[in-house]
Amino acid sequence: MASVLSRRLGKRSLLGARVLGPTTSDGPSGAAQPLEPQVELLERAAPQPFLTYKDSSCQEQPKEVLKTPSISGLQQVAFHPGQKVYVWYGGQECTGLVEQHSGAEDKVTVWLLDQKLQICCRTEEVWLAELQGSIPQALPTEPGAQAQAYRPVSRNIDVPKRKSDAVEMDEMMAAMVLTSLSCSPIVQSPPGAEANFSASRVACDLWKESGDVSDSGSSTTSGHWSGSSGISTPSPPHPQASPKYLGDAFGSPQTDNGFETDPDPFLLDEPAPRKRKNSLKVMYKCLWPNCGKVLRSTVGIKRHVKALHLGDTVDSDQFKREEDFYYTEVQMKEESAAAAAGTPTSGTPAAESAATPSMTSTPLTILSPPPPKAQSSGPEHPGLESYLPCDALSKSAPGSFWHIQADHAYQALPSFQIPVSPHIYTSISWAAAPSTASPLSPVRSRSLSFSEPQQPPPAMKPHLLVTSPPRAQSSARKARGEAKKCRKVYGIEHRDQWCTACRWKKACQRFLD
DNA sequence: GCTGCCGGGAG
DNA sequence: CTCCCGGCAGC
Repeated sequence: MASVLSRRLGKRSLLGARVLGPTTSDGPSGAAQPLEPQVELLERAAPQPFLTYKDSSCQEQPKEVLKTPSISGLQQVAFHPGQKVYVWYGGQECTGLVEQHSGAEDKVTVWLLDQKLQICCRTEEVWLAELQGSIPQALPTEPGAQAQAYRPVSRNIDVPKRKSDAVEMDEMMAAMVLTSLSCSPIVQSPPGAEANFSASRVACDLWKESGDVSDSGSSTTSGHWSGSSGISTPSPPHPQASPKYLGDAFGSPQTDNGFETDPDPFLLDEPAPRKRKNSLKVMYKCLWPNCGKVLRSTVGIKRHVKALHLGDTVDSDQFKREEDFYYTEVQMKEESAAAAAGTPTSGTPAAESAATPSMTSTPLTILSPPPPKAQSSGPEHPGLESYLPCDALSKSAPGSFWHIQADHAYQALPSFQIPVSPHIYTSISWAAAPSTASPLSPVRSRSLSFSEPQQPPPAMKPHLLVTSPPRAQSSARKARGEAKKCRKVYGIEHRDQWCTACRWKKACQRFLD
């Protein structure tokens, strides 16, 4: 008993440990991972909290946050009167001329051309116009509109000062935050869900890996995980939550087709969402040869690809995913986008045009939100392969697992280990014993049973023997069971392995007839 | 004789 | 209750 308990506890704790362990380090697939370092970075790189900008004479903080880092060194040195610079003022980036640069106070007086104003700000809040070009992703070619496009975004996000070595983390972080904050409405819910799902997936993977599954009880972990653990327990991970999203999110990473790798595009995309806020509109361009159709929504573009190029094969798994690879995210100015929207086609409500992307055309598809329920297929899609089996596992394996445990609860079985699929075991033992050995050779069956001692799953009836229903015997005595009983299985020598009933000469509880 | 297990007794 | 065992009956 105690041993059983301890075994159980052991399993549980072990499982918990495994689930938890990777959770923190591995994180919900990249969600947590960047977070931790991020915090560090924040503390290290920005010793002064972001709030401190309040005491700044001007209110141009955000940009500083974004820009300064990479070039602060440069610009801190040189601000000459008359120099053209950009500052963040009144919610937008403004062009201005340097009036005066007080190196001692680290202040720069700037004459704003647009506002006809003179303002004073800290040097790191001002950046040289020439430098704009040198800042790859963040810097708009056209200061005005595009700067606006992303600055407001950055405003909402605490993007820490960048250190060269921190760029990766930053981008990851920023990408994630941005995904959740801005972008198309469809994308908005997912991030949370995604985190959860990936989390659950991790959990599942872990389970798979360990070949063991805990019962729901063990799944009480931290808040973040509780959701996923809820999911990952017997019940399937709510596929309906956002099926397609799942498909996309999980699908890509594990594609072995060598298509796209999820995380990378995600990172690469980072700069894009930042700028997209106002004047830039994200469109999706069909990459199919000679097509170049541009649609406004992923749904649209997917539908387009599917319908026109892939042939709408009733969202077969394959196509369902392929379509993702036939379009790309494109950013264009609002106006052109709007103009483009004027020419709808092929039933898609979205806009279509050969609009000229004014900005980046991200090489890979962005993590695109699933088209609404329409595609019921979401859940069954490839991306879900991973968690489906996992789910299956969590359902079947644990089920039998506990079942067995329950039935063996009263026994002390030294090396109690349930293989991933007890059924294999059991079917073997069941098949072997009754069919091969003559029922009268206890020795043989015994040795056999010892090789794989405790596996006969109680609930499983021996399929080889069909017992005719016992005719009502004179006495109510139960017809003799045909199945193996503990005594037969374990032998008298190992009576301690019998089920209690057997030990007490009662009807066997383990091998029910 | 071996086995499964009912019925009953002891603690 | 749990644990044990006498004893019956099927094989």
